[in-house]
Amino acid sequence: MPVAQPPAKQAASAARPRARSVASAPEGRAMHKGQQTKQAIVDAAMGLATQIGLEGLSIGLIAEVTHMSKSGVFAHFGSREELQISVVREYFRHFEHDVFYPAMSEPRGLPRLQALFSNWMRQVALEIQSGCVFISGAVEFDDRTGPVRDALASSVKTWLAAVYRAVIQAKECGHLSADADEQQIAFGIHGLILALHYEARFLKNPGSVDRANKGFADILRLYGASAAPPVFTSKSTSKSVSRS
Amino acid sequence: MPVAQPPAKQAASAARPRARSVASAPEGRAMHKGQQTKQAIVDAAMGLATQIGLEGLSIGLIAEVTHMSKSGVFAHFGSREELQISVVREYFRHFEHDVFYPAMSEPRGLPRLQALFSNWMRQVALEIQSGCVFISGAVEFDDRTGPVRDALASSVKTWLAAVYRAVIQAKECGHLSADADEQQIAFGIHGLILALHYEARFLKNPGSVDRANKGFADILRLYGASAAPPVFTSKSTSKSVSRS
DNA sequence: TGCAAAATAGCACGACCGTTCGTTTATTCA
DNA sequence: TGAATAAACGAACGGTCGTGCTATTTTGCA
Repeated sequence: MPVAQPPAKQAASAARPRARSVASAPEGRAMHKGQQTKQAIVDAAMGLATQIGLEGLSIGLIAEVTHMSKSGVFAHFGSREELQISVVREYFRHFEHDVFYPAMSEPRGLPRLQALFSNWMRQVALEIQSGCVFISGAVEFDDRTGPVRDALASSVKTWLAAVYRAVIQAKECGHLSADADEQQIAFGIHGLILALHYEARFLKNPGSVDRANKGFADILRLYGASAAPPVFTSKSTSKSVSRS
Repeated sequence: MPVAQPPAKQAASAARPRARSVASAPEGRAMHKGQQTKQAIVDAAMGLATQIGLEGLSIGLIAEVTHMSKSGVFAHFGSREELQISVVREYFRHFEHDVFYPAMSEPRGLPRLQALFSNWMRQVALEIQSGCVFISGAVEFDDRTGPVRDALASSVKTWLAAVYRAVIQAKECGHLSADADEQQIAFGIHGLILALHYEARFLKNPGSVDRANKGFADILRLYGASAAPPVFTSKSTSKSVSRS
């Protein structure tokens, strides 16, 4: 009977003592109850997945968190795999929103690349407490086949391709030296993020964030056009410049 | 009734049709039957763990692989956790044997550091098909507590400390520039390995090995003493020089 | 307001999990 | 060789898992 409540999603709904009959939520227009609940389930599942991994997700656990029955949760997806895929897609949407799009408002070239890295790092740094689905998922599904792995790999590849594109553009803009290997640079950046995640989250080494930043600066030092001094901003502050 | 047979360990034992009474194994002197079997179980479990992770290990699966009963396997460890810990320790021993010790016969400084990286990379490259327990384990246990996590973190830290020490020695030998940050270099190397594992094993990107190599060369280019040209050997070939 | 449709609950299933226990077989050593 | 011990088995337990089913409740619309 209850409207399943997402852990922290729609601001005021957390303490609501189980609204009867009319949900009286004016923002849910044209979104039927089922879709609301499904979204709430996916949100809750994503929160769990960042902590315990996609494989750690169980219908019973999600049902507990959302205050629903197992079968009620299950009915929205039809299978556990479909639920996992939904979580992957949702995670990707969040990732796009928090990491990719903000950087796109920076001008092509080094500023945009720096913003991508900076946002990515900020995301992973936040996830030191919670975990990153793209990283844990890669380990969980690296020698498996099936639709979940496909969804995960597709998301990751889309994101890495965006980074790669930003490197190419930076080179085209003359912000990186003409003989720089774009794939090499993207590989190096990826490694810095992974090392940050590993050393900060698993080993709890302090200073990992600084080292990741320093590593990025080193890459620019190696491959940057000598004319452009690598000014690094640890937060993407100004969105002044027009996107292209 | 059977002697549990490891998957590929003692060369000729694979096809043996269940030796009766006397095992007639002349090399097992002073190693009682139970210890032999336990070792065989750990070997099999380690092989499984590299593929499906420490959390993927189940007593039933191991029993199947070793042609034993669940309770027979269980009795050797007393708990699943103890079995996982045994696997971690065994993996560490193998890692030491294949990666660490061979590099120790190289002279201090850059040669040894290069050998460490080269052996490490070779190990991970081999594990592209099978997986690395230090990497998958880090993801599986990164927000958990308990003895398995402790054993894993301890092993990893021991290994990373060895790399760190090699960097320091390279600096002391004058093979790295005096103002090089040792922790930064170790962090960068770790990132290269992680990116290799991620991109080669999960994404199946070709060329990852070359990029990891190039990344290491870049680190030496940045932090190496300018006098020493970074000669990189993709295999640790010569063990000519005396260890120190 | 009433009624069809959608959403959720409840229950049961088969499978696998780690673990326990009593029994049986194999090994070791006097 | 025979007795003491170690090793392995087989069955079972309580638990959780994903997944079907059938009721029941809630929702949305005429």
